[in-house]
Amino acid sequence: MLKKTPSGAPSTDEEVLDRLALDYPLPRLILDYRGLAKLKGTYTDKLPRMVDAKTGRVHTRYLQATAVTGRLASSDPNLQNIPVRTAEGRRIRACFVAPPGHALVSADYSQIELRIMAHLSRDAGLARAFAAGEDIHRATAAEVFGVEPAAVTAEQRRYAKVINFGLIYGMSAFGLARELGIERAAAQGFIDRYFARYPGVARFMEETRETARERGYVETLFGRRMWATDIRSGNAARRAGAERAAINAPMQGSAADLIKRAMIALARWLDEERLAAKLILQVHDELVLEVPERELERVRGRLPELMCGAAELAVPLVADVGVGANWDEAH
DNA sequence: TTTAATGGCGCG
DNA sequence: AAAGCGCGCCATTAAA
Repeated sequence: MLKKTPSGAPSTDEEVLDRLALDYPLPRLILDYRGLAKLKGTYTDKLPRMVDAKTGRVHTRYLQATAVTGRLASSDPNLQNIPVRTAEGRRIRACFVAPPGHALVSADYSQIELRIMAHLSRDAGLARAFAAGEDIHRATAAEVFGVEPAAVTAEQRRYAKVINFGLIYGMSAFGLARELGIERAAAQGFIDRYFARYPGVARFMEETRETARERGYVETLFGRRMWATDIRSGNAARRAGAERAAINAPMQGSAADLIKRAMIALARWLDEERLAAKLILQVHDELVLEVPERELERVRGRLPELMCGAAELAVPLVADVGVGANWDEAH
């Protein structure tokens, strides 16, 4: 048995079956089946049944007071988890199409949570890398491995990417080791080197833990509070979980604030300019609009500017924009 | 038929 | 003792 579920039963999740697939043929078949069954059961079978008879469209609900970090949540159906990571999944995404005479325009923030971390921590090295427009995972790899950015290998960049994401989530050396398939001591070494190179980030992490412990809450960029329940729990595991949530909350929560400001700015602009383009989806760091052909160039130009102008941070904001006949093409 | 718990997995 | 944040929804199982 490689892993247990919270209730103590043997786990058969993807991580476990992936490892078993190295020694046996069956686990891979189960994983393939599960992947296809997920797509069929959640999307292919369900979404066509949810088309509204009046409009001929699928309409999601956006829950504004559900996620503790201030994100929106989408339900009935959830349109914030439409597949994108596999070729089969993207065929489902491609089913979201613009009407005749229109196109879909999608814009998403680049590395928004890491940029917010750079802003909140005021770390000089991280801010410099973003200001220079560097590939942030490559830049991190160069720092951690002590080589020139141009000399970073694909594996070193992959390691740095896992480290960068792990930081946002409060990952430990244990988790990093498991994710990278390396010894825990080696993982701890990478973390130590990261914090030595980005001392502002180390300070920010520690200050966030202290703030959560002393005040019982942490705040976003715009002062919205998120309560850190369990932060003083006598149960060490609960306390550690609360600390990870408190580390993540300012970044995820500030990103949520930013895109909401962008949505408000967008609504005002569309109104002022008398444009027929419509905002139809928000997916945490992405906005999707349905745009008449004649408005395409204006929207494509202005949308990323509005998103990047949602706040003045210590680092530049970047939004990538795409256009297409369907959501997969636009993404 | 509905509700709840569980394990799992789609997304950012 | 656990080990990576935030969601919603699926199938399965058991019980109301």
